[in-house]
Amino acid sequence: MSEKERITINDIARLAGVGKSTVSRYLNNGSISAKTRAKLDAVVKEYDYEPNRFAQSLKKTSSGMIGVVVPTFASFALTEMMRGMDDVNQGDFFLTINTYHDAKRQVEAVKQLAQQNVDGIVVMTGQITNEMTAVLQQVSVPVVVQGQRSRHFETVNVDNQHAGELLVPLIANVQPTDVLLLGVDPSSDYNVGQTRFNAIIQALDNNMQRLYTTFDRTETAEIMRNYLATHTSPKYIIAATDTIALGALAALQEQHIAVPANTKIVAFDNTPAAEIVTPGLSTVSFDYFALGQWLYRRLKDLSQAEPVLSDPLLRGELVRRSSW
Amino acid sequence: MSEKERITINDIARLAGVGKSTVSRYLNNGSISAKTRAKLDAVVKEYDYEPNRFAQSLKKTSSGMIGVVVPTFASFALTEMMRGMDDVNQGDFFLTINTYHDAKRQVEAVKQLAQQNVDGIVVMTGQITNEMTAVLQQVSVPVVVQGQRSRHFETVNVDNQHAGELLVPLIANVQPTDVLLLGVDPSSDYNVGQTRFNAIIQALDNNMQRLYTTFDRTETAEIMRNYLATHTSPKYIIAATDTIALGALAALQEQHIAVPANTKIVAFDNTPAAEIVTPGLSTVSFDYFALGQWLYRRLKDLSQAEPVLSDPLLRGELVRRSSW
DNA sequence: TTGTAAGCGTTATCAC
DNA sequence: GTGATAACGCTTACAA
Repeated sequence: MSEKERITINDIARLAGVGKSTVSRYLNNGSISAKTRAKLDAVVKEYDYEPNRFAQSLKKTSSGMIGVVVPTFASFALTEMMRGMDDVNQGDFFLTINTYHDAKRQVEAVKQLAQQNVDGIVVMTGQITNEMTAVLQQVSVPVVVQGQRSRHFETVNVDNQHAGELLVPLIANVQPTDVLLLGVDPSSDYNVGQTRFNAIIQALDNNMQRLYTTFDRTETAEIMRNYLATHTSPKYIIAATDTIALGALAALQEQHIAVPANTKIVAFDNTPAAEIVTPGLSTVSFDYFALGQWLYRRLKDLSQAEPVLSDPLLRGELVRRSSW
Repeated sequence: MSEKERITINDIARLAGVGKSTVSRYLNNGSISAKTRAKLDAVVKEYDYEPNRFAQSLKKTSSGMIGVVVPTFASFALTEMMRGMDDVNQGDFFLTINTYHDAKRQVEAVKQLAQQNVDGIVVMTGQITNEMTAVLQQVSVPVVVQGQRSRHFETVNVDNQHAGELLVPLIANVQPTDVLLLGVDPSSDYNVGQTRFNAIIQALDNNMQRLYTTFDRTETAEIMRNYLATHTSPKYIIAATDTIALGALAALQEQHIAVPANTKIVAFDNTPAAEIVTPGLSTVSFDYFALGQWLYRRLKDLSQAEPVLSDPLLRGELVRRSSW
């Protein structure tokens, strides 16, 4: 490992024959004579100089680093949102913490990030505990939350209520008891576990069946297997996510229950897997890439002006394939 | 947004009635009297104090931040490796930069990170340009590269050569010209585009067909569609990744070419999609979670002792499903 | 074991 | 327009 020394603002100042505060002004768009600017242009370029953000953050109010708290990386929605954020990123570094769906770790992550000099924090999670709400309100940097609506802090979300409404026509003439709702416990993710189902539950007068699963496909398959051992196969399944639907589908196919002939399935998210699986999965598509763009832009807005609490919602659309 | 002030080491010192260097020693496991320790335990706990890593890194040699350069988030291998790194993480923050498979951005990312006070950099990429090699050797912090072997820097990889050998028995009595190799251009990822095929190419005396694709499923499907328009369907397809295989499969099924009856397919990676698709995809499975653990541990080792250039390889195993 | 003082790389203040 | 100088929050001699 060669010992190339890190180059500092002092080096640049010395090499250009100017004071270091002049270099700082140069870097921060202060007023500079054309001559000095030219000299600095050359030196900075030659030595590939980049200011150290850690040092900058000590004195500056901004550090160019944004904390991102995610519940998992292994999710289409998540990676698309990250891509969206990257797409509109104006040179910030992302300090990403994966909490693996653990509420305690989420709180810790936010606390830790807040103590560093990050310019803001993006929290992706459907799981907002009371402790989390309290912490989010104490934090002194801008925060935007995705995955859960709230009056207490800034949020950006897909319109889960509307997404559920998109499915209501499908169940217009259906016997409510023939429908099985498959989703996570609302207490672990209210938006996904409940909001997506609101309109459906109402349309069915709450007479459908309901089964709680996890976000994991394999675990969901096991839960569905157990269900099928003691129940007749449902005619209609509405799953809170594609991944959950895929787990259910696996269990059904093991029992040679034909989809959609015997059981129809529809879900939410439109992940790539929905296109790959046989039969193709009908599902509500959300533009998570755009949502990621919103997230980043909203966070940057918050740093500029005085925050006005907002809660934009991004609408999805139903993609019909063969499963329903 | 409430204006809770960030709490500093000075506050803690004042509140505990000690000097700030004493607090520093306390935090860094220096010698402290039992009495002082007790006092600080209380104060630190009460105020939830966490030292600011940005400030720490200025004077300290370490910052508790590790740079991670990734080519994409939307990859099973990637997310598993991240999970592995998290699993053995000893309290470091990950500064993650997504380069979207862009060689230029990769170089920039490494340069930028090196200029910050990160304790080390993990680079995940199959694409090592000459410029990248040069930059990696100049960097003054430990670097571990995954995705490409090299004599010039530290690497950790799956054993792609061996993985290819695992497939040789499958093609023992096969007409070489009946085989189609589907993978990315070796110049964009030598490991995946070439090394995985080495043993197979040799076994077939280089008489098989070969087609270059991208890492994208949809794009690969299009490429395969074009191929099928001008060629008879191959009897055997060996794809460099599951995603590529899935793209090919889509094109085959559009043409009603039965798999495995008419065309057998095998691939590498064992992503969840390989299990979901019909027919189930036979593929070489790698323990990317373990690889992630290796990556992190190796990086930490490098910070400790004098580096001895190493290049460990993790072996995969063939998972037979229905596609071959 | 403790505190004082210097300094890490940067920006903000303020004379020049 | 420029360059000393004092912070920022922390660690590390060094002296007590």
